Amino acid sequence: MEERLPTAELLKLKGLRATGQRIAIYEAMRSLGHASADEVKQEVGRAGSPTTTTATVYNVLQDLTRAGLLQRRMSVNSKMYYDITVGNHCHIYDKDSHAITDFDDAGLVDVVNEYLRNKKINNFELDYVDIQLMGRFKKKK
Amino acid sequence: MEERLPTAELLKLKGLRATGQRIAIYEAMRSLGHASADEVKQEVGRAGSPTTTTATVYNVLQDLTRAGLLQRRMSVNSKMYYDITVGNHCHIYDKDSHAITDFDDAGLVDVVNEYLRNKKINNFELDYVDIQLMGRFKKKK
DNA sequence: GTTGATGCAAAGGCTTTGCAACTAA
DNA sequence: TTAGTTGCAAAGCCTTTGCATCAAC
Repeated sequence: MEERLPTAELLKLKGLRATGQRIAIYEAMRSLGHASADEVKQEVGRAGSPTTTTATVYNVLQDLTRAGLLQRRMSVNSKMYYDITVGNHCHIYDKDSHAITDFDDAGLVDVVNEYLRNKKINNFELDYVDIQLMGRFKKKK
Repeated sequence: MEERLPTAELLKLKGLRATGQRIAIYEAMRSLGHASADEVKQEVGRAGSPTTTTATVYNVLQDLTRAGLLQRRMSVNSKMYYDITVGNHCHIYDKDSHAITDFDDAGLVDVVNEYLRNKKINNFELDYVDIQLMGRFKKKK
């Protein structure tokens, strides 16, 4: 198991001031895994954290992304989603509910990276591969 | 090589009325490969096709997508992109320019599908896998 | 005390909608 | 003819911006 740095420390380590809002938002993201700005705002509200306006949510999400603590992704429903960064993992997108679920399968990521290792793409510097499984969850009847 | 159905026929085959705008937009997409609504509108304009308003571009793009002639995707820059559907292919996203390029490598898609074939995801009906290579093109100096 | 962050409200960009006018079949 | 499309303008949603106030270091 790994020691978890207090959020405030983590932020300072990344060169960010440890404000109440940033801590609250980072912790909301930790518990949500991935979420839209709106979902983050709600979660922060539920947690009884310092008041946090919409603009701040967006600002902070952006700051955390720049610091490498979050990753930004777009959903097919025209909204931005943020992910807590926990190494490579894939996503499952449910076309019906638009929900995004993690698909933690290191194997898949490995297979893809292995495949790409030898493929040099004409002067393209590959950062990471984004893999999304599109489909729908079968309704249980 | 394959015979190409006239666009008007293709549309009717899909149950869509063959209007000038739809034909123009589909053909713009054929020449662009993938593009945002705005890019489509410009291309249609350049081609000297019937006047086509923004709303129509969006409507038609949506119709064509529902008919299976296009696929919709989101870009990290908060814009929707449409792809001509030409079977499975992947995309390369350039973080600097936000440009999306096709990455036609059947092998990669195969590798992924092969890997997933035996992985049953708890009552998830997989439609297709969206693979995007994120990174940047090296500036030539 | 400084420098940077937050709140608020307003602006902005992209997409959708409503309805009347039009047109493919 | 008539059901389906388009044009136009307005509304909508999500995100960003500007500036005064406030807080972290």
